[in-house]
Amino acid sequence: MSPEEGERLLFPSFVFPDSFPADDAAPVVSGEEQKKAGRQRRRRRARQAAAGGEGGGDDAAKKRRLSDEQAKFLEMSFRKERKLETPRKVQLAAELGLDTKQVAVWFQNRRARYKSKLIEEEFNKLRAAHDAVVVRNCHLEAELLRLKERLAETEEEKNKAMAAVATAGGSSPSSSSFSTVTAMVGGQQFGMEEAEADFTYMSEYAYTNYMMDLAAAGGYLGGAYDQFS
DNA sequence: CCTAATCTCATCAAACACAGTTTGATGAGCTCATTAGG
Repeated sequence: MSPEEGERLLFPSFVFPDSFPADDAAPVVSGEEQKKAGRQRRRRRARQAAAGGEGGGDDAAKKRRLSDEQAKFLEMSFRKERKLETPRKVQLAAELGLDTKQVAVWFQNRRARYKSKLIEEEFNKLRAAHDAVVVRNCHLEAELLRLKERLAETEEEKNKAMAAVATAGGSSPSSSSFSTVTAMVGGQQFGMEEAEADFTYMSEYAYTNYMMDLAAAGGYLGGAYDQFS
């Protein structure tokens, strides 16, 4: 679309909608409806005039359909140039044996229909993009839910572990069947091997480090989330 | 400025092919369309 064309599009009649306040007594009819009714009246009058006039107007009123050749030629011209300069229009009309008016009308209609097709395509693209975003949003929400569940599980295991440490006290079960405390987040595993999981022998320093790892694992949730955005 | 030519937009109706779509044609434009030339 050329800049002038785009600019002209900014000036359809709806830019300045009817601003006259409706008469209180009159039924409330929108400006758009009034316009439409006016058009229909005019058309009816025109039709009646045509029908009531001399009978000789029949053939002239008949719609002349363009031949395939003519349509093809016009189509080719349209691909080259969306608008015709007057000399080109006259030339084209002469070549095709048509009125210049017919050529002009054909181009006007072609432009209008081309534009509405473009709008429709644009609409379909936007709708597809919108649908894709909705689907992705669903996936992200599901993923977020999973991550939250995993975090809750990890928290629970952490609490169990701490409780176990507290109850174990001084007595040292020599062979602990203590379950491994792990957190799988973002494909990384945080935790300790089964053999290392005996908290009885874990120094306070090691324990603190372990807890910090777990906390970091929680912090990684953000990173795991990011990969979907 | 004035005017003629031209544009977009909405709409109609014939044509085509069998109910709905395509397409040629028309009229309005409302703080009365815009643009270009005289």
